[in-house]
Amino acid sequence: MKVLTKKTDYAIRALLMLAASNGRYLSAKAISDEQDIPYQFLRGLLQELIRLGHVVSKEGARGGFMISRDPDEIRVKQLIEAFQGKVQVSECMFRKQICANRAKCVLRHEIMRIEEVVNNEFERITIGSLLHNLKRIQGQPPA
Amino acid sequence: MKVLTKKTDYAIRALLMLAASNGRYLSAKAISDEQDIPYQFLRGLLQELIRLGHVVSKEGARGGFMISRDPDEIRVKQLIEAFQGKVQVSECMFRKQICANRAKCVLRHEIMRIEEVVNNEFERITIGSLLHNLKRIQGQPPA
DNA sequence: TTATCTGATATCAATATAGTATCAGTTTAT
DNA sequence: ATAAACTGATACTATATTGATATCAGATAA
Repeated sequence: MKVLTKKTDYAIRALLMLAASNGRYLSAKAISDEQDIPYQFLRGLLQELIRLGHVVSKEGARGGFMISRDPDEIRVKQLIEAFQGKVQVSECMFRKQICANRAKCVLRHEIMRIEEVVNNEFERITIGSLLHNLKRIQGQPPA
Repeated sequence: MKVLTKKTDYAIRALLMLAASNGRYLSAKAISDEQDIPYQFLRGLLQELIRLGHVVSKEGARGGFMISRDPDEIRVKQLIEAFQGKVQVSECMFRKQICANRAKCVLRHEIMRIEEVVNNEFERITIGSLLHNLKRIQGQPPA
């Protein structure tokens, strides 16, 4: 079970960098170089972030991307759901009728609880809170 | 993010059925029919459960599979790890050096906490505990 | 008027997941 | 002894997801 795909991971790192660049446009190239994210992959990702309303862009030379939303209101949960879909038990759970199978139903009950905890945690974590932590450790030697 | 793949789901259901059949061998066919699991897929799965030591088999007519371990000691966490790999942040986390990237490191810290919670929960849930719940609700109308 | 950018697509490769098919060999029951 | 009911072991296929690359058009700044 992989909690974050590379895409989500890239998105978080790109947003953190954008959130930290107060008011300046950053080019995809700059983000790609700094965060070591494949350039064309990042381009597509940034387009998605625009569609999600987290980012705006400016075309042409000296153009680039800027964060367009309070970092405290960009939740990791939103990003996971956008790029990986909702946290769910197993794919059929919400399509087939619930409890078609007794055993599955028993398991479901337990897992729903775990899902809720995970969702609450990811809802709590925002780009803003991550940035805060990042600034807090800045200046310390790498672990 | 999908918590359980079909394979893990099938494994849990098959083991629950085996755990409930005190001392009798159940054929792959019987399990397949009852739990609605594709027959050949289940065959392979049962072989894996043998290799994992959860199940033993008997060949020939009237043969089949029997659980070979106390259901309370078969943890859902084990099954998830066997069929889906360890719960992890992102695939590179434990391969590349930790904190090669500051931002990732900040995120990692948060996610490690979540992972721990999830792991503890899945460690707590066993085939035995699920079976117990299953028996408790048996007789009640389907939800 | 060229270099530096984004917008929009199209394509591709690798991997994981889910499912199917087949043949050999074992055991039970008749 | 032999047919039916089983498992052991593989090989194969289909599909979806993930990750990555390439290309062309158009906007903007110096």
